[in-house]
Amino acid sequence: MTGRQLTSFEHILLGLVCMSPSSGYDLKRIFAATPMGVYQPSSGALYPALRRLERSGLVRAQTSPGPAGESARRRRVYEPTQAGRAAHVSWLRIPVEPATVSRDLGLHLMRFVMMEHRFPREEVLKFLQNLADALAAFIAELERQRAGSDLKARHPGLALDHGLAVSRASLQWAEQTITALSASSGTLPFTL
Amino acid sequence: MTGRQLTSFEHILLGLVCMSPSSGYDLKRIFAATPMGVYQPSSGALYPALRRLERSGLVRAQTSPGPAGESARRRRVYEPTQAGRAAHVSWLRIPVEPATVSRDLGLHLMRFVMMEHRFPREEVLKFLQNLADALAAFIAELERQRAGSDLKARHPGLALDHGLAVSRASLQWAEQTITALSASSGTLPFTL
DNA sequence: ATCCGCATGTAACCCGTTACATGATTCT
DNA sequence: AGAATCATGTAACGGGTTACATGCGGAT
Repeated sequence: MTGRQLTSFEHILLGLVCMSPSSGYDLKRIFAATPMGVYQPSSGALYPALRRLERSGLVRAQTSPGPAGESARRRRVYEPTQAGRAAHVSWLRIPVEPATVSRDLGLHLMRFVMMEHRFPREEVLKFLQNLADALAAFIAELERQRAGSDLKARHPGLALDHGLAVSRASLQWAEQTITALSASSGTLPFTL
Repeated sequence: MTGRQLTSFEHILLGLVCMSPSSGYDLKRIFAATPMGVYQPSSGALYPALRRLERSGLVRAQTSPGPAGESARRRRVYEPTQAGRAAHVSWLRIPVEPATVSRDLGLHLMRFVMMEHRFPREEVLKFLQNLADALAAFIAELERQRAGSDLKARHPGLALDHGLAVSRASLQWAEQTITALSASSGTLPFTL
């Protein structure tokens, strides 16, 4: 169908376009303004990636229906196709792998954000539980490594402690968020 | 002199070679075995990188002085040159940038590990304080963003809370490590 | 009239991944 | 002898960074 599988960057772009149709420049500003501004995509990465998504049939572009009362400035506004929305939802549903949960934490957080208003609360909670389980497994693995390490050098052990500390913080966040979302009035407003 | 500046990967390889002369295969095993095994360099990345370091005059290779009583197997054992050691120490001394501290945390941790037995305790403590300050600034920036965010959507705010939680854990680790290293008998054995 | 911001794009370069190739040595 | 491991390397491919190019629109 769509050919090869997408890169993380392409998945994120597709997700942003699914959240609201945007031009390349819009996406640039989104990256600059939002908390994920740690990564600033260059033009040489952004525009070719959008073209790839277009060639794959996941997004389509409409030329220059300006943002508001703007006159016809040359801009390509991308919006998802049916296949694009399907691919995006499939990406959101990919389970969290314990082996790579640490490396991909940023990706998972981004997926969590994009699940809002698209997935029912139940499925979001399932995702968070999956994330929490993967983090717990990763933490157990780190603890196993710390136990079996020689104490000749201190710094490696201390660095391992750092990994443990931040992983435990992530796990705690996941558990707290599960509680918070469970308690919130989602589909049951004012049911006591 | 050495030409262009090194990539992070090359700096790490150089640091490992500075810690103990190693062949490419040795380095592969180090990546596989140690806690930094989250990243597994491929042959196509590892060997060219070592060649680049060699061409830059930062490391030199000796052919096949086997690890112990091994017979002459074809292996290229790399060791740092004077310029290599200097470049490595310069890399260890690069200050922590608050703007990129989150993205580069892994690098900083690796630098911390490689400082052991090379830097006096005083300088390690200075590095950790620099790291803590940068983390504090980053946390303040996140808090500022959270305060100025609209509450229409919950998930972005929750994702921001995750960033705050892990950053605070990092900061706490840095402070605790400062305390632990300060209290330890470093250059003053049995003074009291 | 000019400069700045909007908006998209291209080309050279570098580097990592994947996959394959090669040969020597040790194990069974 | 054959298989697995040690050990190094290369080629195709993809994609990101940097830097440059281009043109339009609004502001001074």
